[in-house]
Amino acid sequence: MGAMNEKVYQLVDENYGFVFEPELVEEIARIGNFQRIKAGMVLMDVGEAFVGMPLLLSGALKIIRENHDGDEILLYYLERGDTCAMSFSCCMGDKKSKVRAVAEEDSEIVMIPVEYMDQWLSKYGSWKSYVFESLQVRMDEFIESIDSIAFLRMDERLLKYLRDKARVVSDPVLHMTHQEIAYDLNTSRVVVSRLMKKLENAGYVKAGRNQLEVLKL
DNA sequence: ACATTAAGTGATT
DNA sequence: AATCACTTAATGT
Repeated sequence: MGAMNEKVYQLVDENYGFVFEPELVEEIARIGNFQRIKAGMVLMDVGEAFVGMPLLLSGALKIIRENHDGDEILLYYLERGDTCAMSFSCCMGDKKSKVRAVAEEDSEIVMIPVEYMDQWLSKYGSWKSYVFESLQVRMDEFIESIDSIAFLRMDERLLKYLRDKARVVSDPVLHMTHQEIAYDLNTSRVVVSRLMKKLENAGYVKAGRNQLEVLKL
């Protein structure tokens, strides 16, 4: 095993060693496609065919839904140990992605080719459990996203967004503009600015230009 | 000093 | 909550 594979093996073992049996960890490290993704890079875009299933080793990806008019809205984040359930259903059905995946920060993933995703289901019990559990967790995330969009007022959505964001980058200080936040929430910058002012007055955040700190996590 | 970009605000729908 | 129109503030050249 080369130096590169050894490193990938360690990463996989660190993040998935407690979920997968040793043989599977070894196989993932051997056949998986290790990739480093720079922050902001688009890993998958709407309409693209899936090549495999990404397992997050470090960093975070944000999953965005985009409609035909180019309006977009943040669905949820993928963090280490997570995988994209969407990719599973899509790969199995040979469908195209309905979402966009963008690296929220510098991330490392290992991509599992389609062929293996299928054959491992019968070969490894831990793989099967993991896939089904991921599907379930992601389904819960979906419901949460829908609740957030449908039932929460914009100010609550904003606060939830800021807290989620602070969590995935593991830093209460966020470097972003009101406009960028507005894109993720599919609202206008003016609305974000107004609500941000309210949150600031209520002591939830401390805001500055291009920067804000989430105070009550 | 000037241009550009981010953020704040009143008024209207 | 969205949009417009405008102001103010911060930052880059």
